[in-house]
Amino acid sequence: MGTDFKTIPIQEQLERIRRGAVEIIREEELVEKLKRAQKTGKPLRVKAGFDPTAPDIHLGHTVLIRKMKHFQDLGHTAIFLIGDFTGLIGDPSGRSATRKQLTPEEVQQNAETYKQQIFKILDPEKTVIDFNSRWCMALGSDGFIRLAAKYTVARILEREEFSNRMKNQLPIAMHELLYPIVQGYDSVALEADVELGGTDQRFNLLVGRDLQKEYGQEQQIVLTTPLLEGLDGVQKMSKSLGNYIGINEPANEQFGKAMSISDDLMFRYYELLTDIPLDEIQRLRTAIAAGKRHPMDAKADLAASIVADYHGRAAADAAREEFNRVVRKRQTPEDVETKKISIAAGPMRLTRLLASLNLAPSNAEAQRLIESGAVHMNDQRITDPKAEISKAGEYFFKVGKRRFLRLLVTQ
RNA sequence: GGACAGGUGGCCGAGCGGUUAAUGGCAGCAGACUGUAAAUCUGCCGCUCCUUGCGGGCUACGGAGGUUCGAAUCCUCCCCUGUCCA
Repeated sequence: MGTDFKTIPIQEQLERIRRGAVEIIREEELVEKLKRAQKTGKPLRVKAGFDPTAPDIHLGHTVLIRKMKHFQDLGHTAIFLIGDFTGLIGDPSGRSATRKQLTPEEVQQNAETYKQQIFKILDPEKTVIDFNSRWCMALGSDGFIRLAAKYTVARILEREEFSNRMKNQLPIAMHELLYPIVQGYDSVALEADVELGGTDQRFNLLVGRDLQKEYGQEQQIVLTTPLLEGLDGVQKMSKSLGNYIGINEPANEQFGKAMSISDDLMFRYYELLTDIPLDEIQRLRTAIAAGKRHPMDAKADLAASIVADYHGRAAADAAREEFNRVVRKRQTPEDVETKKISIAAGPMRLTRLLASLNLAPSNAEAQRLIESGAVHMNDQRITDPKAEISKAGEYFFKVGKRRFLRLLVTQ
């Protein structure tokens, strides 16, 4: 006897599904689908599409993947769709122009990377992975035109991204107009019951509903999830903005980055990146406001929870200790990389050395770092930009707050 | 095909013959402080060389030429984007 959709009351399923969702279109239909599933024992087909070019999953993506997981935990079928065909177009958001086409090998490789990452959240046994090239390639150019005939230009141009670009006199390439239709067709091909996507995908997801109707299918439920704000707390988390925490990053890195978010953002992360009940989060918020709970501790709990999701509890605890040691107490980290270098050719400028050791991106930057007092050698602050290493021995470098290196210098 | 408006550093956006490596904002880095890599304040923020000097060289304002002692700024051609017309 499972604890799945066949036995869990509809109301409870709905509550779990609702958490963190921005919008459910339409909820009444979802209830109907859930009821039917319960009656027939047939799980709902829940689909979400992913870009094949960016297999580096970060916490922003996990908001959606966690939602898939919620469905999966209820016993429904999670379909992880890799948009290798739509990837040829590239979602027309932002300024991204044409994308480079991926070879089938690259797509396959990216898919493997995806699997390795999403299965940290999803159950591999219960997850269906599919590629939309499977049905899109089969469509053929004639089929493609027939598909395009099912939608009108006016409706496509309703999409905010397009109307904005029109207004701002920015280019819109023809193939970009096709993107929503192709993506929408995925829902037809998969006979999806539910499609998940970020709020930025709302339009595309709705096109899926429309097309399903065109093809005489029952329409899918559209559930949008919020776009998680990045570490800066303002812009959405994205790799290109560099304000992200990747799920493949080392535990210490994830912990530190999580600690760098603002106090306000912490609650948002609590809501979207943990399964802690909402009322409990509310209590936490109250306690902090009242000064009964220290914000830093609450943030550290959050950071630990995130790290534990991807590295396990023990690693999370270790990361917390490491953070306390390095950042709070300004002590040396547990493991410091060691490099060797020879000065047989004569004394070496510190600036040049820092740059060549990747402690600074360039000689000029190394000099700036020294001048701003960011460089410590053997616990001594170096302020002379002309400083040189002329003696063999072991040196310990600290650049800024978190770059450390042990250097063995030989003659 | 024609007319017009644009293309500036990671991004946005000034400058429209010379003190302009290029105002300002964002992002980034560092320092101080702290409760953390929060917040706040301050500084830095193309590369490179050395004799570290308000030093030298190189690269940079869509591309290629040209005018000029000197151009991101003027001219010519080309490429790209948009608007209107056909």
